[in-house]
Amino acid sequence: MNARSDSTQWRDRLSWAELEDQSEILPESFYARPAEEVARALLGKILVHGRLAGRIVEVEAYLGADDPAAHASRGVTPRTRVIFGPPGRAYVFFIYGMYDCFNLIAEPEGAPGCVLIRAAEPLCGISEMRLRRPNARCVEELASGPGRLTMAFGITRRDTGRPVTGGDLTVRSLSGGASFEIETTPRIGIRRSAERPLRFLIAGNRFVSRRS
DNA sequence: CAATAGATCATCT
DNA sequence: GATGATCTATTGC
Repeated sequence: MNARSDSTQWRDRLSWAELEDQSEILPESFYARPAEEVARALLGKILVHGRLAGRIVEVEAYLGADDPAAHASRGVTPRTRVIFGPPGRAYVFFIYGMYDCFNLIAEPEGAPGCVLIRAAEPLCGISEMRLRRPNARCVEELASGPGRLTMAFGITRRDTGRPVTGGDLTVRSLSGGASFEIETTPRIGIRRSAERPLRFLIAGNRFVSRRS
């Protein structure tokens, strides 16, 4: 029986009760440091929206004025205002006329910086994610990419500005996670500053996005 | 399997 | 008026 026809692959990896019991919401102070540091620290953490949960396996850091690839590099605009605001908030932007991309604000209030969440390993609520991602042919395809992830988790531009330190949308640390190595590469799909090593992923993980 | 075109719109020039 | 932190279907080898 191959992976595609094996229905057991669609089963949740973790029960909601177990997640509630063994995880803690990351506080605002977790995000109030350099974006690059926050990006690395977010790997292995759990993104939770409603009853959906997934382990973050791939991220990218976007900085400020000295990072032309970052939206915040040109200063405060209506769109980028939130990036200069308090840490631990969501920044969701719309791109290519079709997709939303989910970021977490880093750095203390007043300083720009954020982390793009590029991929997650689904843990809870997989059947609901599947409904939101009818094109996914296996669990690995549910949230392996920035656009895929927001579709699977039901995150939209309307979530911009929302704190992830409480309520419906949170990021948590789960106790007892296996250790892993962090792989560093250039960021994907950008033109300016394309060479900077600001993409971080869990080495060897099957749930990271494809292309480079 | 790899390459590429098309979809489609908010944001900034 | 051009561009872009993407995904998918289709084409071609």
